[in-house]
Amino acid sequence: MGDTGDMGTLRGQGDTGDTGDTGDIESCKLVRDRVTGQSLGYGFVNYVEAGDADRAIGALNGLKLQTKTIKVLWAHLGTPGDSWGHLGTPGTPGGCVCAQVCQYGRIITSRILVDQVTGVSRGVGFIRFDKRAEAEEAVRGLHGQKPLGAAEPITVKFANSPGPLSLLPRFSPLAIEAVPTLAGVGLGTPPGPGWCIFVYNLSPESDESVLWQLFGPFGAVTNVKVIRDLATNKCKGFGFVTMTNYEEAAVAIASLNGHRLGQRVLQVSFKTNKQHKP
DNA sequence: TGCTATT
Repeated sequence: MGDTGDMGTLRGQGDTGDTGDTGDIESCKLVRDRVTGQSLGYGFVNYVEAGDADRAIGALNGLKLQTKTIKVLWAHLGTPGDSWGHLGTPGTPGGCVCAQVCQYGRIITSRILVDQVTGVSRGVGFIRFDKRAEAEEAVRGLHGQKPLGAAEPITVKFANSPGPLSLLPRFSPLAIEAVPTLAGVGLGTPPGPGWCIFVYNLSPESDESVLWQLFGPFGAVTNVKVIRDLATNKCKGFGFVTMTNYEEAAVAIASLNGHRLGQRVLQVSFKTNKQHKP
């Protein structure tokens, strides 16, 4: 364990466990606007060991995340009115901003439903747009499309009329629903512990952190790897990401494929076995 | 148009 290594982005779900390699995290919390649910651009991470928190500050303060530079410091040292850097893109973390969905309008929140017991994605997600017209456009544009690797087209429609527990009366909720059998049939069980995703067109300077940043918001990421040239140690232009849940992987692929990163346009798909090609 | 030589 020599250098800093890579960090996943702060997860907004208050989940415990290892979201990075700077030490054991007891809890973390993303602070959101009470009304809109949108990230206010800062959050808190509780480490089990104070020394780990110290190391995290040293490793992460000033870190560039995509277009932002984050500030990391002891909570009690933060001054009110201090200008915080924004954590990631508006709407993340805690929900994914999907390039493919994004083009239809401003996304307020998004989430993927997960079985509480098994942790397996239920194949259903919700995206809330700022304007109803944007949601309508998204339904028109995305319904019936088949994400890469999916056996069946996805269903995209307005969410069912809210039940008694509805928290979202003000906006235009949009449901993206995968066919229930998606994970179980056709593609079968993952080839190994998770789904391996191939990412092409990374810049030579890319490192693992960019992959964590890109894929982390979509769900459980267990591994990322940037393939480098042994001689130059520069990225060869591609890498791999392993995600636990099929639907989250499929949404990540559908969203990030064609995503512009700097001057490049990413190509993202499930990994294929490159062996026998016609 | 590219799919993993570090566990």
